[in-house]
Amino acid sequence: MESAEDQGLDATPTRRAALTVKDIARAAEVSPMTVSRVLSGGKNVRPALREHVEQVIADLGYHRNENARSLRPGQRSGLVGVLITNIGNPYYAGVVQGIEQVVGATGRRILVATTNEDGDLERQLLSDFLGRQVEGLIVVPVGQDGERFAAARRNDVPLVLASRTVASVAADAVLIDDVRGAHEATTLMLEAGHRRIAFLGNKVSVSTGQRRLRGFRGAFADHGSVPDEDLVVLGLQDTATAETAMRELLGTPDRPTAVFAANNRISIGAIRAIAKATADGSLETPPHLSAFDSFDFADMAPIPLSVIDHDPSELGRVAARMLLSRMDGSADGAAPRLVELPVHLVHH
Amino acid sequence: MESAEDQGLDATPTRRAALTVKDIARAAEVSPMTVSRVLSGGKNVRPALREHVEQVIADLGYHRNENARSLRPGQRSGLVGVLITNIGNPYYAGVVQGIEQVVGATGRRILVATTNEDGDLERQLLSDFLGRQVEGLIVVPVGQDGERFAAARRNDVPLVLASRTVASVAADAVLIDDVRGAHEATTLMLEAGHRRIAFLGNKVSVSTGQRRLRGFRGAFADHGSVPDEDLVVLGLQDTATAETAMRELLGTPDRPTAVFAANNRISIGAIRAIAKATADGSLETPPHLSAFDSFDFADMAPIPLSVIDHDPSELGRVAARMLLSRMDGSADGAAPRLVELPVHLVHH
DNA sequence: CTGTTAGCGCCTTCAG
DNA sequence: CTGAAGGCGCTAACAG
Repeated sequence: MESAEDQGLDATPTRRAALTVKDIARAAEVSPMTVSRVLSGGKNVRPALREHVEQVIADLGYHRNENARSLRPGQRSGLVGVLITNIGNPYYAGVVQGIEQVVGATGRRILVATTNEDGDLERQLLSDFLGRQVEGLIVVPVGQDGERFAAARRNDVPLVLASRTVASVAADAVLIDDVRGAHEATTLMLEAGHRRIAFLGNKVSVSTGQRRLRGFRGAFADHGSVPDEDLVVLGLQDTATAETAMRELLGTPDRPTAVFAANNRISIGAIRAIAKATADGSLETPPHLSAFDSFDFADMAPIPLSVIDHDPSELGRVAARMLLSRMDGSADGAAPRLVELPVHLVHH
Repeated sequence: MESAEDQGLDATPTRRAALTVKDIARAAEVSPMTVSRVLSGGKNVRPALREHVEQVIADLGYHRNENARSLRPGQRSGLVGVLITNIGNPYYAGVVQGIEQVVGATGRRILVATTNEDGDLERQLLSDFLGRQVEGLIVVPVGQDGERFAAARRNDVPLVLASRTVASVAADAVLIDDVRGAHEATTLMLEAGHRRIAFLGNKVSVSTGQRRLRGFRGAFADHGSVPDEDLVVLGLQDTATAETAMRELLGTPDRPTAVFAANNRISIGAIRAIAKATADGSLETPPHLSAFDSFDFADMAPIPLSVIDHDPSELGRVAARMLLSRMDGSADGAAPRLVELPVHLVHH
């Protein structure tokens, strides 16, 4: 093979070492300490000198190493870890947006990772975040295994659960008022005369799924009846599985006259199935759909639709504010807080 | 006020100092170096000792401080900076998802921030990221001011532009094949006999907007005609402004028979306007719409629709791979690369 | 196989 | 107002 001598003296890819305070000090002919002072606001530095140093910093393009800085005792890392099940989901993207907005305004930055609904990965990423000295964590938890959060608790890193809870973890949490939303929407369908109401739900290990199902059943109970269990479908993962489930329900002789879809992915799948069945003539009157979570175009859906709407970025903002209050000590000693954000029923 | 003595000895919020290798070393009755070796895989450590140390680490819930670790020369921070104009936009959420997938697989994590289309904020965040020692940057740039990236270049931090370019910046870039996509969609409309075709575009300072407009005009030129400039509307920001613009176009006596919408937000606004006009009877035959970018439910839109579809997460993955190739030196010395990802025309 | 020394970039403490 | 010393957590390089 060719010699490596043209590429430099060592085998590792040539990468200029980052500038340090020393480099600036040398170039500005001052001590590193003076540079440090300038970086921290220039207090106690002769104005002329300060400007000179600032000029050198700008000329050389120096940036203070925040990692080294945060090494000193008492210094914060300025990092918040955000663990989401799937950023590709527009709903969680909104949550992240809200978190970033509030956290970013404090000058802190967010580390974002996706668990992909994988519990082992969640544990691993939490550990990674702790190693990176995050000051706090906002997590959309994968399942119900509270053990995964033990490390964070032991390290005194504040934790806020977002959108879902974990029964065994006593931490601040921000949820949507799932139970009420599902209850209200279901009640409206019952009052409209529907009795055969299907429930299309996701995995029961997800707390939102449980809570929405509870609201659904609660509405029936309060109405003095019970749902037809044959119409309760759980474990749906995405639009495709939801569409299949809906199609199968529509194919039964005693098809539902109304449907409750437990989240936006499920709603979209259900609407596809209903619209297709209507289009190919196999279905005359489409069932009424009540859909948890909104989505682009909910207002133009081709079937009668009630949406249980709520604002994901607001959820993110609230979660971030709760976290910050733990980080700055202003909520010290307070018991775990649970916020349930309101939902809005919208009829299209 | 009550005395603070119950809360600890100092005024700052009580926060246990993080565990260090020394703590583990003391507890395991070994030297810090042995702990370090165990943390790095346990090479050259007596198996029994290694297990003992690992046990102590697990018992105490210790996590190696990655920031301190990366302080040593030659060590990487394991951080990649991602700057997005708006994570709330499902399209960019998909891009972030793709980036995270590829970057995360290398054990690195992403710092994510939103520029909100603000150039000053972009500069500030880039500087912040450099201070946090990111190994690389993936940026959806705000405008055309290449100066903002000078600091990154000077610090030898690899940069990949995603989704948009900046003319004055010679960096790797991943774009959608905007020109071709717009050209093809427009050509189809022309071939279908449409002549009065409106163009609903975003800000021209955004390179995608320029490129899509170029494809639109190019298709007319190749067809031997020119678009009606009265039907070219630029500067649309969101669904609301797009809906207004579309409504106004529909209100003109010589309304367009077809519409090109330059992105998904604009498409949704346009569809709303068209659907409303159809519903209230003020419009008999809706114009054909060609929409750049897809969105939930494009397949169920209430009007004739062609979508110029492409995969945001693929764009993210490609951008991340390009960045990694610069970071690990495998693309050392290569000229800036431009990848244009294919689009797919889909008719609904 | 294990331990000691030294220094990464920065800033608090203390001298001047 | 400015500078020198020391140490944050970690790990190469070098003893032993």
